[in-house]
Amino acid sequence: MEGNTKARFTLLLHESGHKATPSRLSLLQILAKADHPLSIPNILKQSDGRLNQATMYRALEALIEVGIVRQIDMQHAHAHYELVAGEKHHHHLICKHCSKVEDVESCDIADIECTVLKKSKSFASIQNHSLEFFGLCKKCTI
Amino acid sequence: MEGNTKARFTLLLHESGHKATPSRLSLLQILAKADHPLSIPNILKQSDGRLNQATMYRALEALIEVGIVRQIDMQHAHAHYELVAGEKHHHHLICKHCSKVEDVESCDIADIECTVLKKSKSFASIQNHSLEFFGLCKKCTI
DNA sequence: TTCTAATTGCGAATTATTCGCGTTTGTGAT
DNA sequence: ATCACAAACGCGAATAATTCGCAATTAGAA
Repeated sequence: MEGNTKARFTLLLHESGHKATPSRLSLLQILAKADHPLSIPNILKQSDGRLNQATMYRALEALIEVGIVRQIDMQHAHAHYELVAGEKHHHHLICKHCSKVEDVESCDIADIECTVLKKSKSFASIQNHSLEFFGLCKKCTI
Repeated sequence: MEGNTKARFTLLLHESGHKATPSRLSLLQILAKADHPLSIPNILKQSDGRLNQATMYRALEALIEVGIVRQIDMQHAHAHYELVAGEKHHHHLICKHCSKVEDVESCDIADIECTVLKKSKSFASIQNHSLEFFGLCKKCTI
């Protein structure tokens, strides 16, 4: 958290070699405000048409590339995105019925990642991983 | 493997309360033959037009529902699917550059899953999880 | 063999994602 | 300040992925 200010995001963008454009700053602020991963249509809706579709796809691609944002698979027909910068590394519990999302901060995959790489015969490096748990939240359980 | 015969798939389908139709059997055989998760366009292509698009989406939905197939997110613009039945539980190492896939059989998430559920305040059950590692294979590393 | 609910195939509608291209703009260098 | 230029944008349209309605078919139980 610690101040998701425009200035902080501007710095992040510059550090990663990207321009701090209004579109990107708005995108980052929308992601920062959300408490769960957002889809692109959802992001566009939240911007009241101020953000352009093509620009969003391109902005997200760039931000993912440098690790400011990451893509989350909720097993829907489209991807979701969330802010990485400034957030504690975490995974998700996702309700199959209502799509409720709860963050999971406990498990530490870092050393597993290391083991996995050592055992692999054809991979040279691992940059990141995805781990989500799918189940039913209490409200959706009969 | 132990014989991915039509008979075995028929039994699987019946046990889960579904009809063993030609479309579903073909789909399962295509998935069984593949050594990595397939996308729907890819599945359709492999069938030489014998499989219908809408039918595939519906078949996969049904098979996922009962756990015969699962959806894998390779962080592309579309989902991938792989056979669960008869395969050892595993995860994937996916090359960001060439999409090469290597199976990861080591890590055991089962107990982590249990811990995660206990710590959760709003979830009642976990049915499954996804875990993939993204990196670069040796060929794509300079 | 007959019946029926489940499944299919088609065609079209939606929705998601990508692309080309001319214009604008953030930013480092002047 | 302001200049120059690559980076980024916006538009509109193409492509790709997914879903839908409905009439026809069919697997499997009776």
